[in-house]
Amino acid sequence: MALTTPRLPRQFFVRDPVVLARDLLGPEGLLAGRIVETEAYTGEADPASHAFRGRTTRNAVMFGPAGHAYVYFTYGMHHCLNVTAEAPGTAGAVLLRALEPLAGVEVMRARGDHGPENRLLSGPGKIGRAFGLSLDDNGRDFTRGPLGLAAGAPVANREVAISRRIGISRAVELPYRFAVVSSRSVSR
DNA sequence: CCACCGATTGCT
DNA sequence: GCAATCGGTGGT
Repeated sequence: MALTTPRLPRQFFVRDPVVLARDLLGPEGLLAGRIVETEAYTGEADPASHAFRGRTTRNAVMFGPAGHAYVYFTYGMHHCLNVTAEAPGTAGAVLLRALEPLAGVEVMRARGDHGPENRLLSGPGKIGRAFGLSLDDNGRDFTRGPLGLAAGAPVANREVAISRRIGISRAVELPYRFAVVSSRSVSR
């Protein structure tokens, strides 16, 4: 699979379908998944965003150029992945919430999830575990491996459900969650 | 320095 | 419904 330049900026990957891939450059090989659920987070106008109170050590990548990985560590155990989506100086990112596995299923299972295949990547924390993400991945350029984005198969607008974001306590009314309705890999 | 807490998950 | 688990953040 060829890893290509992400289309920028400020896209929501469920609508402009994209595949996330990680090339481990070793015996483990390629891990990949089709993006089926995302959420948008912006900056000072979005109280639910990590960037709401301005630039800090943790969220600095959100203020950088588009097409980079913003990885954050939460609940003492989960690494979640965003794709930055704004020009430098403006905070904005797309949280990847669920993927359908496309490659590397056995490696993902070996990292501890023994559920059904279509549930291996059905949540932001599960993506982090299955892909082996860590804070070392924070700031990575998706156009310069090992993390990459590639064009996926088209999805009709009627197949995309728009709803409220999950797991937040502020700005809950904003319709910034995007999910492929027919996918069995969307989070719960 | 310290107390609080979270863009989650899985088990009861 | 709730515990696990810990680094970032903000207030003292």
